[in-house]
Amino acid sequence: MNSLFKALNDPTRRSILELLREQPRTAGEIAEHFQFSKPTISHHLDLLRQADLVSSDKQGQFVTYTLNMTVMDELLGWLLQFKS
Amino acid sequence: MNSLFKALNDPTRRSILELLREQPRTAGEIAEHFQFSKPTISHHLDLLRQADLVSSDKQGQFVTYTLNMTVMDELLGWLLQFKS
DNA sequence: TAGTCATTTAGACAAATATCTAAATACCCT
DNA sequence: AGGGTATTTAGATATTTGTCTAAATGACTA
Repeated sequence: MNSLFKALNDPTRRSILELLREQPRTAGEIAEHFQFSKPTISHHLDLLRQADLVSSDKQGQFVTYTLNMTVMDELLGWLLQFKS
Repeated sequence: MNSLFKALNDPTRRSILELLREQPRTAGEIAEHFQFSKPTISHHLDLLRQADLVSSDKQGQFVTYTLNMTVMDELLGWLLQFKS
């Protein structure tokens, strides 16, 4: 739960999740959408992976990142505890 | 949205929310549940208030904190955007 | 009015975080 | 093998964060 909230506590990382909502993308494609350096984006992707919010798959030189919804469901459960 | 995720990104603050889920409590009652100093808890309560996750009401010397669900609903909406 | 209690404010400090540049790694192609 | 491309790792730095103690504020009570 800690790594999840930590990962979500950054606007760039939340934007990345919204990008991946549409479709999987490579690290480079993701980086193109932001003004930060590639190492910075790589670091954000690492935190998202640590939180299990995304998974990564290496194909040749490219690394494709995919949104992983299962952890979001956990957050949803935590939230719903307040709705009663 | 920033202040919301920021507020949620701390286990103590999330515990405070869970405490308040049961019933409103004064700052002192909340502080009793933790090992941190009262100023530290006061600071956490301040961040929760900034995120509009709680509201505070001063009655005499006591300040009662109450959970505020409306912002949680906003988070819920953000989450549900991924479920489709 | 003085003393006490509840809470917050102020200021300090160590740890965590977001960012960068430079370098390393890994893969592809000729 | 060598050069180019994609990505990550390493290391540095400024900012933010969580915590503390000491002091201030505000309210009750004798």
